[in-house]
Amino acid sequence: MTRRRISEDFCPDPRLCFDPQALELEEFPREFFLIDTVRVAREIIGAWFARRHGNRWYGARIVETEAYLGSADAAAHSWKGRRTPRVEPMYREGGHLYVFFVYGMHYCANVVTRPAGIAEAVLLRAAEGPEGTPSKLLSGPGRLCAALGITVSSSGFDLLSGGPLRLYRGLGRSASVGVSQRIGVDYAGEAAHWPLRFFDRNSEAVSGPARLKTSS
DNA sequence: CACATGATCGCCT
DNA sequence: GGCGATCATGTGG
Repeated sequence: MTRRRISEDFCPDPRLCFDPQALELEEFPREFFLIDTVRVAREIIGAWFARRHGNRWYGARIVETEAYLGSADAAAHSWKGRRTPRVEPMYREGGHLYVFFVYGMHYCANVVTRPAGIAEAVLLRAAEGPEGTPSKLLSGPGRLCAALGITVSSSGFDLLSGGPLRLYRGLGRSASVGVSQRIGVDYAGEAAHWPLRFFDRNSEAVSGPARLKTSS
C-alpha cells in the first residue's frame, strides 16, 4: 500500500515562486488586524500571502475570504467561547495564523483578527498564483494550503514577526469585491446566511457554486 | 475508550 | 448534484 502521508506535504508548488522585494510589496501594520474582522476579510482581497522555503519566496494573490466572528458565530470554531488546543491560536493577537485539518485530508488557513482574547479570524478560501499559473491551483481552501505547503505545523505563527510566512498589501487598484453567504456552514443556523464571504468578481480562481460568484 | 462529524475535493452520474 | 475518502478533534460514558 502506497498511502500518501499528508503531513509530508510541506513543499510549495514551484510555480508560485516570486520576489516580494522586486515588487516592493509592503506589509500591513498590526493595527489593521485588530479593529474590524469584516473589514480585514474584504480588504485582503488582492493581498499576497507569501511563504519563504529555503532561500526562495512563494506567494499568491488572495481572491476569496470568509469572516468568522468568534463566540457569537455558530459557524466559528470559537463559538460560545470554545477554547481547546486546536483553536488556541484564534485567541492570539490579530496577525497570527490559524490552520486546522478537515475531512480527513485538507488543511484550511485563517488570518486571526482582533486583540488577544477575542477569537475572530478570516478564512483564506482561494488565491491566484503569479501570471500564467493554472486558475484552479489555489481555488478552494484545501488547494490553497496544498499549493503553498501549509499544514497545522504553521498554526499559531505570527505573520508580522519578519519570519517565513507573511501577508503583503496588493498592488495597484483595488478589486471589484462581491459578497455572499459563507460556504459549507449549513449547520450554523441563522449564521449560515450572514453575508461574510468576499471575493474578487473578476477572478477565475474563486471557488464555490456558480450562484455565489455573481452576487453584489 | 468509543463514536460522530466536519470552514473539502474529485470523481461519478 | 451526489457521494466516498479519511482522520483529527470534541464530546460523552
